[in-house]
Amino acid sequence: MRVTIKDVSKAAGVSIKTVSRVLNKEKYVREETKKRVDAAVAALNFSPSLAARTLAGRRSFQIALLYDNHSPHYIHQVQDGVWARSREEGVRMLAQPIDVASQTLAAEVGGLIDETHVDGVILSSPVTDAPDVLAELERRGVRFVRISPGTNHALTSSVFMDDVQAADDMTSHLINQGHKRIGFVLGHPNHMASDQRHFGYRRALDRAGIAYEPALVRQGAFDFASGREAAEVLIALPAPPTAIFASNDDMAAGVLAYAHSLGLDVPQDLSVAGFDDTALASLVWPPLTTIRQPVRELAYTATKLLLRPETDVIHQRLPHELVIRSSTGRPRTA
Amino acid sequence: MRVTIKDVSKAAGVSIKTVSRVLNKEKYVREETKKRVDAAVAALNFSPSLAARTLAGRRSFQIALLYDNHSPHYIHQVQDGVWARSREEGVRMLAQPIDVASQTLAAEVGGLIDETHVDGVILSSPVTDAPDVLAELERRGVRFVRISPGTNHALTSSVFMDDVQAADDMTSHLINQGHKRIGFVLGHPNHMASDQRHFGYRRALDRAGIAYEPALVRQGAFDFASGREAAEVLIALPAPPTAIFASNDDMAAGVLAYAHSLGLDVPQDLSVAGFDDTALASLVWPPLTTIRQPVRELAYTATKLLLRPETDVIHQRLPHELVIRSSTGRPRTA
DNA sequence: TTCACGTATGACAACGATGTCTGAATGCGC
DNA sequence: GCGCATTCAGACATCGTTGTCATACGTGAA
Repeated sequence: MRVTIKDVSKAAGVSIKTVSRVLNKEKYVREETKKRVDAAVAALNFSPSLAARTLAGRRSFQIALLYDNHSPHYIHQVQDGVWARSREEGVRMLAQPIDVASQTLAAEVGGLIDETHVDGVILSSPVTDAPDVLAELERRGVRFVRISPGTNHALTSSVFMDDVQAADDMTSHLINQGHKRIGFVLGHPNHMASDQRHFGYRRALDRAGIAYEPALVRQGAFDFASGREAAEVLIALPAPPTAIFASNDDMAAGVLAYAHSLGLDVPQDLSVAGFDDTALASLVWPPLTTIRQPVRELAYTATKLLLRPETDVIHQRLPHELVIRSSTGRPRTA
Repeated sequence: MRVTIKDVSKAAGVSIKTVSRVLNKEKYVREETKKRVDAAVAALNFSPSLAARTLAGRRSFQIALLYDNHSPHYIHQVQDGVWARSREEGVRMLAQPIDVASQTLAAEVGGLIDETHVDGVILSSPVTDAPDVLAELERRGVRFVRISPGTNHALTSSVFMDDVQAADDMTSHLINQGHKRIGFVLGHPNHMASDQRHFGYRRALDRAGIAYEPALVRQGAFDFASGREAAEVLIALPAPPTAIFASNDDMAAGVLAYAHSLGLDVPQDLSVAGFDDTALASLVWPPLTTIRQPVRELAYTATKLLLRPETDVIHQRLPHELVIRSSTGRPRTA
């Protein structure tokens, strides 16, 4: 039936323990013995049973990726990054969607860990900030790394980008183009990044000596519809903005759609900026000026941190990128 | 340390085998005994080790989902559907991206199966049509179900939608609006659905008595850029089409972008139709008339078929939906 | 020559469940 | 009141690896 370590040991003429040593790259195996074992493994097409390794050993060769529904595009990049590093490390990734609003959150995560014996966990936003999950993982002493956490938590490693600086960069870009009245669409209130982007917007205005005007700032919810609604209100102002900076691309697409429906020319009549550089950003017309989050790299790096042998806590910042496309330009009046 | 079945058996005052019986819903356990066991499980917060169950039993409580990079949105829906059904069945999903062009495809899939002992596999397009994968799965006697396969394969179950009929529906919709010159952008040549959609387009024209004109049909590759390029050529024709039907939404977005860049009004100067109803379809301006593929339902149904006890082969068709939005309308000339 | 030590290998128990088999209790018909 | 089928529970082996411990060999120092 199944090819087992025993078959390999027989074929190579050594004990199963020696095969195990080769498999796990342990010391104290003669080079020549190792070669014989490797040859037998290849000849028999042997893949060790994860279940048996997990049961007998201290490692499960599996990590879990916990996420709640962001955009498919975001999740996809996160999965891609985690998966790429996992593969390099010879570890399997268990992608696990969970609902951060669930009552039984801790129990679910605990169950997952008990069932699978995972070696570690990657938390992607907003699971990064679910206190129940963090507490459960700590209680069990499971290693984990957080991607773009909203809350501070010095005890575990994390990777992130600088949302404040990125929003500052974008706002400064608009100011440099000659915009003085810049509308801003806030992100979803539950999301920490929303505050940070808002703060970056204010900081850039301050530095440029432009007064912060609450009327130019509208609440949004990270979705298309809320962007469109915010645009309606902003454009209807007695002194409307010449540019609107939305906290993510979906909302920027909403702004764009509303502008088009009024027959406004983008960017001449209105500049529009987004955030995230999702696929959408290059698929709308005109393509969006936006901030590229290094999502895949964040995920890759997080996984690298999780699986390295050292256990010190690292907080690593990865660089973002201001992507200038044609949805922003000099205002007509300037 | 870890709570095991032994702890549960002690707490409930029965043998471990009896606990196992309750866990696996076997017959021959008195109701009262079952209750005691359930109570102990709950009290101790016990989750059985998947590794141990896999090793000892005939099932692994895991299935694999194999996919190659389609759009993130598509993958997301597939994962979502498979995951939902898996959860209901108490089974874990292993999402596994693979490269259908890889030389070592069969070995990779074989390794996955050996390592994880999966109970079954879900194949999503285009992995559905990788001969190496199909052969390897069959050689090992692993059950699998295919989602939207391109090739016929009567030996295993599959779920799919009717691409021919859907393209026919869309084309007929345009014809009914008064369009007589309808451009068509083909999908990627490697993809079976491309042919089927093309065929549906022709069938609808035939039925309406409109001659098929090769000049109105351009090759595409399912991406934004190819849609845009196709639009350039089609619109430059001496007698340009009044509507363009692209084989997927990404390409339709490309058509839309090019039309905008010429200052054309959509749908007055040009109607644009897509296929798939991805998130994109409602995020561009104007929102796209398109075909909604029941992707999530296909995935859910495939998983249901995979995990049911019967082993007969079923080929199940799920209904699509023509989603009419504002990117299509009566032609100006009509 | 002996001893200690680093290297290389193997025997055996253990991980935490399920499968198989055996045996006891229960209910039923006669 | 007895035998027999039915219903339940437990003992024990087993799955395929790794962890622990024992052992054998070769080498250099005392």
